[in-house]
Amino acid sequence: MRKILHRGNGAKKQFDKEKVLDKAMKLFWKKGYNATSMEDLVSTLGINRARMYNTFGSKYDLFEQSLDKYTTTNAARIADFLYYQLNVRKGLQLLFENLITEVLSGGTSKGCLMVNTTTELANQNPTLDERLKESRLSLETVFYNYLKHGVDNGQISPYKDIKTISAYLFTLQSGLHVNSKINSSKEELGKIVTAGLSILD
Amino acid sequence: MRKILHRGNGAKKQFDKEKVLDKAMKLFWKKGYNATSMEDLVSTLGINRARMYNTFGSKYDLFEQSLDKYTTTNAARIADFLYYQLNVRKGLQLLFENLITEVLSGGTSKGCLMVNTTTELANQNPTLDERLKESRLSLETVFYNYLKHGVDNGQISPYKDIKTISAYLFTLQSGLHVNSKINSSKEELGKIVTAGLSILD
DNA sequence: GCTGTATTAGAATAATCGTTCTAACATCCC
DNA sequence: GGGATGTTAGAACGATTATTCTAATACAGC
Repeated sequence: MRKILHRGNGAKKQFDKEKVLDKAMKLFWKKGYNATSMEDLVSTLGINRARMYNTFGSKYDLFEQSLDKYTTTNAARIADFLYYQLNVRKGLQLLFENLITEVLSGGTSKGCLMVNTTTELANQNPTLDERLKESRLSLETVFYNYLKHGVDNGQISPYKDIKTISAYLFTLQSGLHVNSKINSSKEELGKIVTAGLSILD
Repeated sequence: MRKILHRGNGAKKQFDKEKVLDKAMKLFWKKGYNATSMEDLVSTLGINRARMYNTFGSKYDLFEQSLDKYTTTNAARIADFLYYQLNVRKGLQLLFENLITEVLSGGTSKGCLMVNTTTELANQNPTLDERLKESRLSLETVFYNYLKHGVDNGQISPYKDIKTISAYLFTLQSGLHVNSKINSSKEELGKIVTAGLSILD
């Protein structure tokens, strides 16, 4: 019996593509697209230069794949977290507080790769713009579904415009990520979250 | 009688430094620090390369001066605008709506130079971090004074924590600037503003 | 017209950029 | 061992980067 066959029958390491992509993502996240050089990537990813180009294409291609991984993982994780939070207001409060804690851990904040990418690269490449827009909508939808759930079980007033509120929550989240880079007080940021979520009352 | 003397008595054009700095600011604002090359600057500023270095120092020096000009002008303009808005809620609503209109005019949004700089360059250079923090505090103070004015004349409840609200307004503003780059619907952004300002009620 | 300064266009420099190429080595299946 | 593929380190490439330098020109006051 062959093992996997039809391609690659004489290989060595067969490195873990996902792990490497993860490292790339974290580097782009930390430094931004333009400030990350191929030299940086080569020395960080742990694979050879040629391997990088063969596997991921150009620097920009690698960046797009990193961004995809980030946005997909991110939206899924948020949806997952909220799924287990039965109280909508508390759930959102916890979500944003966790976001702050995470982003502040490890000394300095990297913010959010999607926010960073938006401010650095939006309106330059239609394909990327489309991706960013989709990511935004996908996150807004997560918020919307959660709010809808809150309306359905009476936790949120049915008179609230939850479509707008979900867009607002995305905006608030973006602002918090920016703010976390120049305001490292967890307490202050926490108060901002509480204030920002009071629109649900 | 000499004219200005003690330096430069045999000159030609004596170019307008402020105008040139303004052009540099706009270019950095549009493209970001790393993506703006000296070549770009030379062809945009309308002055010679050597002149640029003599007058402003390095590329980074020029950037810092551009950022200073931006933040100073920005805070002053906002304070000035609010000064004439007697109704606090309406004043803030108008301020944010104007911000959106401005930022969306001219096709694609440049966002906010301070927000863009924060996501691109924060936590890399202590001096710059200090500047960014100061700019944030200066803007928050503008909001605070305006809110205080609202509390004093009974437009805002004295039970509101206006210190936190001013930090929140800064966060909201940052988020709107990010959002404006990937959501060009003036209507949607306007609704977000209305929702975001409802915390004042 | 001379002197001193402001200003210019553009060459020169050294470093770094993203990308491709080369040559060697490792590992698997036959 | 032979052959194919995966992987490597690092040289090589041409383009671009930020910065400095050179040589020439423009104009003010004397």
